[in-house]
Amino acid sequence: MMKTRSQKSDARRRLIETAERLFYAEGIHSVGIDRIIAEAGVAKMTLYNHFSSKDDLVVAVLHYREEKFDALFQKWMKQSVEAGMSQLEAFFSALKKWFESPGFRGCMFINACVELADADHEGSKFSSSHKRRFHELLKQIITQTAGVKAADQMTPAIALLVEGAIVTAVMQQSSRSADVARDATLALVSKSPKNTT
Amino acid sequence: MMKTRSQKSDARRRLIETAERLFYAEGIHSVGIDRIIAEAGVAKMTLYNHFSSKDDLVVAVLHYREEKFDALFQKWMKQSVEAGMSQLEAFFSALKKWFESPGFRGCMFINACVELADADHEGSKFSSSHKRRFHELLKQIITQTAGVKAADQMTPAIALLVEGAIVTAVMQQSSRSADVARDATLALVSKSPKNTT
DNA sequence: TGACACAAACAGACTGGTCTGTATATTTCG
DNA sequence: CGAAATATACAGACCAGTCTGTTTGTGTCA
Repeated sequence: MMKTRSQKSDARRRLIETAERLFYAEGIHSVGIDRIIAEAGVAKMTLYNHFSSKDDLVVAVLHYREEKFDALFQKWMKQSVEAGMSQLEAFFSALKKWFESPGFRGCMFINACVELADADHEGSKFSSSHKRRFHELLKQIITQTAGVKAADQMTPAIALLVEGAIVTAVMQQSSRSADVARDATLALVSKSPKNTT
Repeated sequence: MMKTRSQKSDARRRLIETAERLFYAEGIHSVGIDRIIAEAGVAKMTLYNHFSSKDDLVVAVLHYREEKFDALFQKWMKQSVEAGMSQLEAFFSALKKWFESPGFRGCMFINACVELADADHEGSKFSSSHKRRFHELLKQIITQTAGVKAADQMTPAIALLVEGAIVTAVMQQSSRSADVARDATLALVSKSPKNTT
């Protein structure tokens, strides 16, 4: 069964998971390498065998975060769809669940861009591309509710509502912004010239 | 007429202005005390005579930033109003001017909340209250275009559009989000049951 | 006007700690 | 053996904050 030392590096996985947890909760700059290796139970040289620098670890963490977040969000949406919601309603239901999840501290990719401060940093570039992918998912969901044409037209505005809801949830420590965004989105969609499938 | 050593501390003003510039451009954690005093041309003890700690300076910088930003935003809006725009159009015109201003790196108060990570930090609490004040200003502007009732009803959603536009301008390095937010706002307002004064 | 005292800012050394990253030598296990 | 992880020490830079002592400008009072 080969599992002794690890299949595909257990230490690397623990480093990324630990760093993701700490970076998200406390910020990238506030969390030092020593803290990460201590909580991951890994030697410092092991970290530097897997990652060339802290920046490199940051980028790996962001990749991992995207996978993890996408899976979680899809799971939440699926639950709401199975409870009878439309795709679009389910999206905002998942958003609200996210805002209310313990330790919620906003979008890690927005936070990374803010903290890294440098738009040329690999972490910033990946975060920027993540947002494009996230908005693409949103567009597909809107398409299912309002049709291709309306989705093309309305997705950018709805994306702003979603991003605004995330930031506002952090600033006001409240999940109400998810409801506000949902209601505004439904108002925009219902007003669309073509809201049939 | 008495200006020799300064009226009301020149050093303090220079410290706050320098710190504001550096914190906004590079982030709070990335900028050290030594850097600030060097660029402000001030002795370290002078800083600690005026501020009890770096955190204390951060809070003072945020207060200063609010005053400065409000004045600048009002100036931009006034220019657009004088060019014939409605208050609401002028708001989004000012937003776009802000996004396109050199060195734009998003909202300092959002950035502070993200960087400080601690919701109980004085800087986070002030940033949160700043957002409430900013949205109150927005509500007054909407009132002038759409009436009190519609403003009460729509301001939260429009505030999300605005916050989303700020974040998106940073992430995508583009000011287009200001136009998207303006168009969506006008769509929402025109759909309002009562859009007379 | 000239002497003096005071407050503010100055310069810079220093403490104790943290940071990222490296080097070395040892252990564990397939 | 050889690969991977370990523990530990270290380098060199930076961090916030303290302390000492000096300079400088200014208002007061004789």
